[in-house]
Order: sequence, then C-alpha cells, then structure tokens
Amino acid sequence: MERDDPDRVVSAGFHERVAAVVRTVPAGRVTTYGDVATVLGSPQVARHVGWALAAMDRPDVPWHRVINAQGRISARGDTGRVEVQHARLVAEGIRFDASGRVDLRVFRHRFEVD
DNA sequence: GGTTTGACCATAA
DNA sequence: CTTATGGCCAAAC
Repeated sequence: MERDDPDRVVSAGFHERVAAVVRTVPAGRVTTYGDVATVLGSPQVARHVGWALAAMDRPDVPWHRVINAQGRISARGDTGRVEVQHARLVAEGIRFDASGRVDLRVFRHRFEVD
C-alpha cells in the first residue's frame, strides 16, 4: 500500500477506476464483481475488484451494492461486514430470498449497455 | 524478488 | 447442494 500516508486513502489507478464504476450504481440496484471487472476491461480482474473495495472505506463509494455473481454477499472471514452490507441493501429496497440471495435478474445494474 | 493470498468466476464432478 | 481446479493479476509477506 501507500506507505506514505495511511490517511490518504488510495492513489492506485485501479482502485480509482473501481470506485468510479461502483459510484455509477444507483440505489436499489446491485452489481457483481465480474460485471465491474468487465467494465474495467477484463472479467478476470474480478478478484481485484473485491480486493480494491476492501481498501475503500470512503462514503462516496457504495461498495455495499457490489456482490458476487451468485447474488450473495461475499465475506471471507469477516462476517461483520456482511450484516452491514445486507442491512444497507435491504434499506435501499433490495430483496433477499430465503437463502439470502438477491435476484440479479431484477436488481442487477446494467452499465450503460446499448 | 519469489511465494502466498484474496470481498471472484466458470466449469466439472 | 458442496468441493475441487484453473485462471487472472495486484498487494502483502
């Protein structure tokens, strides 16, 4: 990471691009890591999307609207964040089924596809 | 500077 | 449904 200033969030170009994309997701909608990665250029960088989001604690980035391709909230070990993310999505109108999954057919945001 | 890891994904069994 | 595997690439160690 940037060993210069821990306070100065991030300056990595990748993270910034991820932030820019995630910011375009409107409330009441969700997107997936793969989708964000695809918009960035390659669907294979999905892992980095999640990785980048982990470094973004800024309020201007709706990171909670980013879930995995299975319509589920991902949290490798840190379950605390999952509850917050789930609560935020529900508050925005996202509906989860009994299995805790989101219907991507309905809530998945399309990135300006013509 | 090589190895491990990771908020993933698709596919196979 | 779950588990395993390969892939891709940047950060962390």
